Amino acid sequence: MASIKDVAAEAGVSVATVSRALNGHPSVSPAARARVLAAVDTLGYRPNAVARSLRTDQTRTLGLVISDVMNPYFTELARSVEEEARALGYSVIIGNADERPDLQDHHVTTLLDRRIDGLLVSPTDGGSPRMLDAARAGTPMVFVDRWIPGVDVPVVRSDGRAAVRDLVAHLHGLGHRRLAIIAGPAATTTGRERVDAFREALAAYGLPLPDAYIGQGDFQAGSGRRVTEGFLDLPEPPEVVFAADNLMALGALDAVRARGLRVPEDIGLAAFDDIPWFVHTDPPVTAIAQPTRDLGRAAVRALVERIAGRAGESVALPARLVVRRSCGEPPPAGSAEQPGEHPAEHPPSPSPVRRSTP
Amino acid sequence: MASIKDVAAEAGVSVATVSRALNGHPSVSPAARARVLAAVDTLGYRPNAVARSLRTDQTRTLGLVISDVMNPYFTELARSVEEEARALGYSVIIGNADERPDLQDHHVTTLLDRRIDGLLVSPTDGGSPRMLDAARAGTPMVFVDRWIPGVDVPVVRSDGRAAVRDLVAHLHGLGHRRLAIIAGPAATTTGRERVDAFREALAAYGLPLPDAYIGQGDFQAGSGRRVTEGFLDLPEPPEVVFAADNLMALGALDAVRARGLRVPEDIGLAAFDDIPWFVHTDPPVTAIAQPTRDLGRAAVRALVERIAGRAGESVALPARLVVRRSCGEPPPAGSAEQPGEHPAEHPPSPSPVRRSTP
DNA sequence: CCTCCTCGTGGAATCGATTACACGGAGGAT
DNA sequence: ATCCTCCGTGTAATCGATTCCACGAGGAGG
Repeated sequence: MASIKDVAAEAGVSVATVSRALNGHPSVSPAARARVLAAVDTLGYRPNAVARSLRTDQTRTLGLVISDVMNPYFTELARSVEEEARALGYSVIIGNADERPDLQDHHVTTLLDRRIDGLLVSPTDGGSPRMLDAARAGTPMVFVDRWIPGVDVPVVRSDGRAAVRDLVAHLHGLGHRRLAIIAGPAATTTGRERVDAFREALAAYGLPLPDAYIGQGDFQAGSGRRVTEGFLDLPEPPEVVFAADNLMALGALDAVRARGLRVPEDIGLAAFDDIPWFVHTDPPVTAIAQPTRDLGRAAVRALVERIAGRAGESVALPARLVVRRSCGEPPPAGSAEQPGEHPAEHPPSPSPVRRSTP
Repeated sequence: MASIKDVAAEAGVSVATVSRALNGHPSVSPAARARVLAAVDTLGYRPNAVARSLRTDQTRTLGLVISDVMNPYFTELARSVEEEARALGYSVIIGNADERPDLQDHHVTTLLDRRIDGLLVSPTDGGSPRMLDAARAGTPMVFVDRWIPGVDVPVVRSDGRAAVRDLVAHLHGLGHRRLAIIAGPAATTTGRERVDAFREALAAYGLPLPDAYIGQGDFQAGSGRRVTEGFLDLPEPPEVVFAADNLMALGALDAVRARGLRVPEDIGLAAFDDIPWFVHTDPPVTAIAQPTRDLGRAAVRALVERIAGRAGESVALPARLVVRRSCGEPPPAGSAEQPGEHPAEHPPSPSPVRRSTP
């Protein structure tokens, strides 16, 4: 592979001139520039990014460590991150942690070894020493979706509180009173927050959230299945199960179906994270949709700010409820909502979206 | 960030000794090694992969350019590729081409600029000049899923011919005669091959594949929708639509539902590529499953062989039919299959898998 | 006791770029 | 005519590793 020396020789100039010509430096004569460009063309020369990175101490690469690639939410996030990064002249290296702290650590380490310019992380746990060290040492870093309390790093996430309130209002309006949740791992902020939001929303309606109705999941389909089986075995099973992510909802659907039961007739189902497939499941699943694209974009922008040495602000974008059929038939469109159904303290957020088929 | 010089100073040895100690070179005294290790520890030193790559001319990184990250088939492929690569001591940089040749070219270029050790590509088209040049120039390269005829590069893919025959047998057995296909882009091998296999299988039953029953898609949901609408507008619409990938099947489902029609009562649907969600759609979708994990593994192994300077063999693993309900109710398990249903020339391959819920 | 290996170590070249600094020549000002 | 400035260019240092080569010390063999 041709190097800058070969180009210099071919063009009959020094390597310095080649470098300057290629980087748009002003003081290069038009003649020299033309000869360099010609030489580049005949040799098919492409600058060696490795050498350049060594010298300039920047790789124009961002690292993204996500919790689980097989989760459509995260793949959409990854996609939008890559898109925005590309627009800003960066490449992205994705590391998939598969919800495993050891894998997360592995990726953070290799990414740091590669001297990426900045790191986007959706932490699976409290954070490995290596990650915390990097954050303290000043490596530009931004948390996406999930974060680690007490670490001074901007957080880009979506706020689901209002949407969860809307969901509970919706369920309550449908007459459901025994509501259960499949929680995410307590080590993650999203795992905890969604339970808290749910409990809070229930409290507003005077509904309890007994421990038996809090199932411990790990954001994977298998745990959704197991927890749901547990719920169904209860003497008094819940009327609706709210899964804290889409994969666990899928598992719940499995479990219900395996018992020969039907959604929503026998038990209702709702999920955090909306994904295209939820429109086509049997039945279509009521879900809380995050503004994934915007999240990815905002995260990259915040990170690039940090790389430039500026602050980089935390962002929390609101999620919104998308009502489908998995919790029971919603009242036909146009029919009046029963007044008094919502407690005065918590008026529903403006117009939860109502979608059927796209 | 501490460099090898800092470690050398701290340990009171030369950089050469540090390098040797860290790379397990035999001729380093135990005492020196211990001092180096201690210095590494106190400084939190990690070797700079960029500098190392420049010197050794290898990055221990593989590039993977896939056609579309949002397609679950490709994300599973990416995952298994990363897994196998990690086991072999490589990192993977994923580039998402989004079925766009220009994006594919962009990623191939940046990957090559980064001097990755090898490239895994699932080409969206006939191949950009840059990619073909790289292949000719001897960059270790392997095609996955799709390939480019006439280029001397190993291909790792799955062979769907037998499964497509099984599918047609299944449809024919259900009494369907008017079968249509939503094809992938003609620029891709998978786009062409699946149509050919389908046509061939139909021919074995004396069934035609009129041009009106071949819809041109692009492996994205939108095209599946459009093509299906076209089919439904036909004076004599097909009884079953076979989508050449899972996204187009999703689009077809949309289109059918938008007309207020039902699957399989009004029209049947089958898809190439099986994905977890097909179990949960309404109805569950009959699909042809590829051994995605094995494909990813085989591809990485072939590529690593090439990097080592060896041949690296092409692989074609068989896909298999998974029957669900989207083409009509399969005969109840245990009931005799109607003899004479299958033409003698093409006995069905051994036992297509029959699955309901996992 | 001298010579020759072997072993551990350090010095320095090297990979391919960027960039500070020096230098020569042209042109303008005095 | 002389001097200064500015422009285009080249030389060489540098980034952080790896690795060839040389060197000194110590041990073995004659």
